[in-house]
Amino acid sequence: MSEVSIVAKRLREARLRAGLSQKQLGIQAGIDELSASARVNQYERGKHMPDLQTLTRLASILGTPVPYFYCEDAELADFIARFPSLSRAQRRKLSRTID
Amino acid sequence: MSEVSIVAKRLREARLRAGLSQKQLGIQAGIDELSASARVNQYERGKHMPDLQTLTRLASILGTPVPYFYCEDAELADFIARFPSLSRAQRRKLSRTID
DNA sequence: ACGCGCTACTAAGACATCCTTAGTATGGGT
DNA sequence: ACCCATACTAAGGATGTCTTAGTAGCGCGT
Repeated sequence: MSEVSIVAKRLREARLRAGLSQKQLGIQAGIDELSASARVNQYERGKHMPDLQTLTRLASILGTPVPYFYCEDAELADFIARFPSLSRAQRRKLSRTID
Repeated sequence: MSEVSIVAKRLREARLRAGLSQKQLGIQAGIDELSASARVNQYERGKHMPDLQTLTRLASILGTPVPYFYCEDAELADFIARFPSLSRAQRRKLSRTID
Protein backbone atom coordinates (compact mmCIF):
# COMPACT_ATOMS: atom_id res chain seq x y z
CA MET A 1 0.00 0.00 0.00
CA SER A 2 0.94 3.67 0.06
CA GLU A 3 2.62 3.31 3.48
CA VAL A 4 3.44 7.00 3.91
CA SER A 5 0.88 9.68 4.66
CA ILE A 6 -0.08 12.46 2.29
CA VAL A 7 1.65 14.89 4.63
CA ALA A 8 4.97 13.12 4.11
CA LYS A 9 4.64 13.22 0.33
CA ARG A 10 3.56 16.85 0.10
CA LEU A 11 6.30 17.93 2.49
CA ARG A 12 8.97 16.36 0.32
CA GLU A 13 7.42 17.80 -2.84
CA ALA A 14 7.40 21.30 -1.38
CA ARG A 15 10.92 21.06 0.06
CA LEU A 16 12.41 19.91 -3.23
CA ARG A 17 10.59 22.70 -5.06
CA ALA A 18 12.14 25.15 -2.60
CA GLY A 19 15.58 23.66 -3.20
CA LEU A 20 16.37 23.04 0.47
CA SER A 21 17.99 20.10 2.27
CA GLN A 22 16.10 18.40 5.07
CA LYS A 23 18.45 19.94 7.61
CA GLN A 24 18.25 23.43 6.12
CA LEU A 25 14.48 23.33 6.12
CA GLY A 26 14.32 22.16 9.72
CA ILE A 27 16.73 24.80 10.99
CA GLN A 28 14.95 27.60 9.13
CA ALA A 29 11.69 26.38 10.67
CA GLY A 30 13.17 26.79 14.12
CA ILE A 31 14.12 23.20 14.92
CA ASP A 32 17.34 22.71 16.91
CA GLU A 33 20.17 22.13 14.45
CA LEU A 34 21.17 18.90 16.22
CA SER A 35 17.83 17.26 15.49
CA ALA A 36 16.60 19.15 12.42
CA SER A 37 17.90 16.61 9.92
CA ALA A 38 16.52 13.57 11.74
CA ARG A 39 13.12 15.12 12.38
CA VAL A 40 12.46 16.36 8.86
CA ASN A 41 13.61 13.02 7.53
CA GLN A 42 11.22 11.19 9.85
CA TYR A 43 8.41 13.44 8.63
CA GLU A 44 9.15 12.83 4.97
CA ARG A 45 9.62 9.08 5.38
CA GLY A 46 6.31 8.86 7.24
CA LYS A 47 7.95 7.60 10.41
CA HIS A 48 6.46 10.40 12.49
CA MET A 49 3.99 13.24 12.05
CA PRO A 50 4.93 16.86 12.83
CA ASP A 51 2.71 18.61 15.34
CA LEU A 52 0.63 21.52 14.06
CA GLN A 53 3.01 24.20 15.33
CA THR A 54 5.97 22.58 13.59
CA LEU A 55 4.07 22.02 10.37
CA THR A 56 2.91 25.63 10.41
CA ARG A 57 6.54 26.79 10.59
CA LEU A 58 7.61 24.40 7.85
CA ALA A 59 4.72 25.63 5.70
CA SER A 60 5.76 29.22 6.29
CA ILE A 61 9.33 28.57 5.12
CA LEU A 62 8.08 26.62 2.10
CA GLY A 63 5.59 29.36 1.16
CA THR A 64 2.67 26.98 1.17
CA PRO A 65 -0.61 27.03 3.13
CA VAL A 66 -0.91 24.38 5.85
CA PRO A 67 -4.04 22.76 4.33
CA TYR A 68 -1.98 21.91 1.26
CA PHE A 69 -0.11 19.23 3.22
CA TYR A 70 -3.34 17.38 3.98
CA CYS A 71 -4.79 17.42 0.49
CA GLU A 72 -5.05 14.09 -1.37
CA ASP A 73 -6.76 15.56 -4.41
CA ALA A 74 -4.14 16.91 -6.82
CA GLU A 75 -6.45 19.49 -8.37
CA LEU A 76 -7.50 20.91 -5.01
CA ALA A 77 -3.91 20.78 -3.73
CA ASP A 78 -2.72 22.82 -6.69
CA PHE A 79 -5.48 25.32 -6.08
CA ILE A 80 -4.68 25.68 -2.37
CA ALA A 81 -1.00 26.21 -3.18
CA ARG A 82 -1.84 29.05 -5.57
CA PHE A 83 -4.50 30.69 -3.41
CA PRO A 84 -2.17 32.99 -1.43
CA SER A 85 -0.96 34.74 -4.57
CA LEU A 86 -4.37 35.40 -6.10
CA SER A 87 -5.55 38.97 -6.60
CA ARG A 88 -8.76 40.33 -5.10
CA ALA A 89 -10.33 40.33 -8.52
CA GLN A 90 -9.48 36.68 -9.05
CA ARG A 91 -10.92 35.75 -5.66
CA ARG A 92 -14.16 37.55 -6.44
CA LYS A 93 -14.37 35.65 -9.68
CA LEU A 94 -13.89 32.40 -7.79
CA SER A 95 -16.70 33.20 -5.40
CA ARG A 96 -19.01 33.80 -8.33
CA THR A 97 -17.97 30.55 -9.98
CA ILE A 98 -18.80 28.34 -7.02
CA ASP A 99 -22.07 30.01 -5.96
CA MET B 1 -5.45 34.60 23.06
CA SER B 2 -6.93 32.07 20.70
CA GLU B 3 -5.91 29.14 22.96
CA VAL B 4 -7.52 26.41 20.80
CA SER B 5 -6.20 25.29 17.42
CA ILE B 6 -7.97 25.90 14.13
CA VAL B 7 -8.64 22.15 13.96
CA ALA B 8 -10.68 22.32 17.16
CA LYS B 9 -12.76 25.25 15.91
CA ARG B 10 -13.45 23.83 12.46
CA LEU B 11 -14.35 20.44 13.91
CA ARG B 12 -16.98 21.97 16.15
CA GLU B 13 -18.30 24.13 13.32
CA ALA B 14 -18.70 21.13 11.05
CA ARG B 15 -20.23 18.90 13.73
CA LEU B 16 -22.86 21.47 14.65
CA ARG B 17 -23.70 21.99 10.99
CA ALA B 18 -24.21 18.23 10.70
CA GLY B 19 -26.47 18.26 13.76
CA LEU B 20 -24.60 15.54 15.66
CA SER B 21 -23.59 15.22 19.31
CA GLN B 22 -19.92 14.71 20.16
CA LYS B 23 -20.63 11.09 21.07
CA GLN B 24 -22.67 10.40 17.92
CA LEU B 25 -19.95 11.80 15.71
CA GLY B 26 -17.24 9.78 17.43
CA ILE B 27 -19.16 6.51 17.21
CA GLN B 28 -20.03 7.03 13.55
CA ALA B 29 -16.34 7.69 12.91
CA GLY B 30 -15.48 4.33 14.38
CA ILE B 31 -14.33 5.34 17.86
CA ASP B 32 -15.25 2.95 20.68
CA GLU B 33 -18.52 4.10 22.20
CA LEU B 34 -17.00 4.17 25.68
CA SER B 35 -14.46 6.82 24.72
CA ALA B 36 -16.14 8.56 21.77
CA SER B 37 -17.63 11.37 23.85
CA ALA B 38 -14.43 12.15 25.75
CA ARG B 39 -12.21 12.04 22.70
CA VAL B 40 -14.31 14.27 20.47
CA ASN B 41 -14.71 16.68 23.35
CA GLN B 42 -10.95 16.78 23.86
CA TYR B 43 -10.50 17.50 20.15
CA GLU B 44 -13.02 20.33 20.13
CA ARG B 45 -11.74 21.90 23.35
CA GLY B 46 -8.20 21.81 22.01
CA LYS B 47 -6.99 19.50 24.76
CA HIS B 48 -5.68 16.93 22.28
CA MET B 49 -5.22 16.59 18.54
CA PRO B 50 -6.73 13.71 16.56
CA ASP B 51 -4.28 11.66 14.52
CA LEU B 52 -4.65 11.79 10.74
CA GLN B 53 -6.57 8.52 10.48
CA THR B 54 -9.12 9.63 13.06
CA LEU B 55 -9.50 13.07 11.50
CA THR B 56 -9.98 11.48 8.09
CA ARG B 57 -12.87 9.41 9.45
CA LEU B 58 -14.40 12.39 11.20
CA ALA B 59 -14.11 14.39 7.98
CA SER B 60 -15.80 11.61 6.05
CA ILE B 61 -18.79 11.55 8.41
CA LEU B 62 -19.01 15.34 8.33
CA GLY B 63 -18.83 15.46 4.53
CA THR B 64 -15.86 17.81 4.57
CA PRO B 65 -12.37 17.49 3.04
CA VAL B 66 -9.55 17.00 5.58
CA PRO B 67 -7.66 20.18 4.51
CA TYR B 68 -10.68 22.21 5.63
CA PHE B 69 -9.84 21.50 9.27
CA TYR B 70 -6.41 23.12 8.91
CA CYS B 71 -7.52 26.25 7.12
CA GLU B 72 -7.27 29.57 8.98
CA ASP B 73 -8.42 31.69 6.05
CA ALA B 74 -12.23 31.82 6.04
CA GLU B 75 -12.47 32.43 2.31
CA LEU B 76 -10.22 29.49 1.44
CA ALA B 77 -11.95 27.27 4.04
CA ASP B 78 -15.32 27.98 2.46
CA PHE B 79 -13.92 27.17 -0.92
CA ILE B 80 -12.38 23.88 0.22
CA ALA B 81 -15.64 22.84 1.85
CA ARG B 82 -17.54 23.39 -1.40
CA PHE B 83 -14.95 21.84 -3.68
CA PRO B 84 -16.25 18.23 -3.53
CA SER B 85 -19.65 19.23 -4.91
CA LEU B 86 -18.36 21.27 -7.85
CA SER B 87 -19.13 20.12 -11.39
CA ARG B 88 -16.45 19.37 -13.95
CA ALA B 89 -17.38 22.53 -15.79
CA GLN B 90 -16.97 24.62 -12.65
CA ARG B 91 -13.57 23.09 -11.96
CA ARG B 92 -12.39 23.86 -15.47
CA LYS B 93 -13.53 27.42 -15.00
CA LEU B 94 -11.52 27.60 -11.76
CA SER B 95 -8.38 26.39 -13.47
CA ARG B 96 -8.72 29.10 -16.06
CA THR B 97 -9.28 31.76 -13.41
CA ILE B 98 -6.09 31.05 -11.47
CA ASP B 99 -3.77 30.51 -14.42
C1' DA C 1 -39.99 16.60 43.19
C1' DC C 2 -37.85 12.60 41.39
C1' DG C 3 -35.66 9.70 38.21
C1' DC C 4 -34.06 9.03 33.61
C1' DG C 5 -31.59 9.92 29.59
C1' DC C 6 -28.70 12.77 26.94
C1' DT C 7 -25.40 16.29 26.61
C1' DA C 8 -20.88 18.52 27.49
C1' DC C 9 -17.02 18.17 29.85
C1' DT C 10 -12.75 16.76 32.92
C1' DA C 11 -8.79 14.37 35.82
C1' DA C 12 -5.44 11.00 35.88
C1' DG C 13 -3.06 6.98 34.82
C1' DA C 14 -2.27 3.69 30.97
C1' DC C 15 -0.58 3.77 26.77
C1' DA C 16 1.27 5.37 22.23
C1' DT C 17 3.93 8.51 19.72
C1' DC C 18 7.48 11.85 18.91
C1' DC C 19 12.10 14.01 19.76
C1' DT C 20 16.92 13.75 20.75
C1' DT C 21 21.13 11.55 20.46
C1' DA C 22 24.42 9.09 18.23
C1' DG C 23 25.56 6.96 14.59
C1' DT C 24 25.91 4.64 9.47
C1' DA C 25 26.21 5.06 4.46
C1' DT C 26 26.84 7.36 0.10
C1' DG C 27 28.42 10.68 -3.15
C1' DG C 28 30.79 15.06 -4.66
C1' DG C 29 34.64 18.00 -4.52
C1' DT C 30 39.75 18.91 -3.78
C1' DA D 1 42.52 9.80 0.56
C1' DC D 2 40.11 13.23 3.05
C1' DC D 3 36.45 16.28 4.10
C1' DC D 4 31.87 17.76 4.01
C1' DA D 5 27.01 17.57 3.01
C1' DT D 6 23.19 14.81 2.56
C1' DA D 7 19.89 11.19 3.57
C1' DC D 8 18.67 8.13 6.69
C1' DT D 9 17.97 5.02 11.09
C1' DA D 10 17.75 2.70 16.04
C1' DA D 11 16.69 3.34 20.64
C1' DG D 12 15.43 5.38 24.75
C1' DG D 13 13.87 9.51 27.15
C1' DA D 14 10.38 13.07 26.66
C1' DT D 15 5.91 14.32 25.54
C1' DG D 16 1.51 13.66 23.94
C1' DT D 17 -2.99 10.91 23.42
C1' DC D 18 -6.63 7.50 24.87
C1' DT D 19 -9.29 5.11 28.22
C1' DT D 20 -11.68 4.99 32.30
C1' DA D 21 -14.50 6.82 35.50
C1' DG D 22 -16.75 10.29 36.85
C1' DT D 23 -19.20 15.33 37.55
C1' DA D 24 -22.60 18.77 36.28
C1' DG D 25 -26.45 20.70 33.65
C1' DC D 26 -30.73 20.51 31.17
C1' DG D 27 -35.25 18.79 29.44
C1' DC D 28 -38.98 15.62 29.90
C1' DG D 29 -42.28 12.28 31.53
C1' DT D 30 -44.51 10.63 35.79
